[in-house]
Amino acid sequence: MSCEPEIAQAVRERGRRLTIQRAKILSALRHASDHQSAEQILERVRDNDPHADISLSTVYRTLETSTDLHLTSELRGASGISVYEWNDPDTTHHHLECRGCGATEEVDLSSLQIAEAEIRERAGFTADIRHLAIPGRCADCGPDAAG
Amino acid sequence: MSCEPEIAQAVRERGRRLTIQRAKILSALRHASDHQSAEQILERVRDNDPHADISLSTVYRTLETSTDLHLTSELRGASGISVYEWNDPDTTHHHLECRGCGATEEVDLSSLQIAEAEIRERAGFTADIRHLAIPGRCADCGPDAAG
DNA sequence: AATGCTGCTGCGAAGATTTGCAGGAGGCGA
DNA sequence: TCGCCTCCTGCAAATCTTCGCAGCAGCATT
Repeated sequence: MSCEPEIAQAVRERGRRLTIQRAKILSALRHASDHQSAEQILERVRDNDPHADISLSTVYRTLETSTDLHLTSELRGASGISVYEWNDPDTTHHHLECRGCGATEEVDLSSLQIAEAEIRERAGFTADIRHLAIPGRCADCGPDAAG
Repeated sequence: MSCEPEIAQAVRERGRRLTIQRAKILSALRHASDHQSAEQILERVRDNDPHADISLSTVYRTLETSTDLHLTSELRGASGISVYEWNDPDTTHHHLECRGCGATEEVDLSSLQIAEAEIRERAGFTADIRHLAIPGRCADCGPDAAG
């Protein structure tokens, strides 16, 4: 995989060690087309390399670390299962989660950059609004009565 | 508690049954000054009424239901423990979660209403942006280098 | 290439949340 | 007020995620 040096650099640049486990986990997520659960990522690692024997704990810890490093994003949706995705630095998008049917769709929202500025100004807080899970109801389900 | 009839009405109005458990759980959360974990809510219920014998499952299920009903909000923060709070219909606020020290602060953000409109227009999705958990770094911890 | 510091991993257990099932109770209609 | 239909609850097990600890392995330095 040609992007491994890139991952290696990104990890080391930020003062963390590049271990075999991290390389494989991040590479697997990097090449996934969409968000993946911890278990799915582990499956992918094993598919890529049947010799790989990585524990699920390490997958969780790697994902936590790489999210701190802004390499990946974690989404704790309503489903109860966290999913993770690789961060494309050039693209931000947000996840709309329908409470009716559970479907998710992605959307790019320029107005959230305004919110980042507002937060910095009002609270002195540097917000990282790149991957939000936004609840609501999709067009098919229609707005609900409550609220 | 004078607000119990109000809770009762809110639950029944939305086509759900008002059970003793729901009344006690929602009343406990309603009178809490800030967000509470499921376990904390159960403790409060027991403090209010030592005879109350409610299971933790019921607390979780009640909170899920009341969140669907927009009576409460659930926040799945980075801590790994979900917290819940009563929805004041007149106030919306969002939670800023510092990745450095773990502190959370609340902020009112008018710009997110713009985002709601943008989402409706672009995706036909009715977003419910009332209680978002927004990650970032607080003023004390300062912006980090990565990203 | 060898050494040492310290972060990282695997394992197992603990903690948090969800789920299946059988029985109990809320609220509508008679 | 009585009965019935469902929804709701409690329990226990399953599932998802985190944590503590002892040993291994990056990588900076020699």
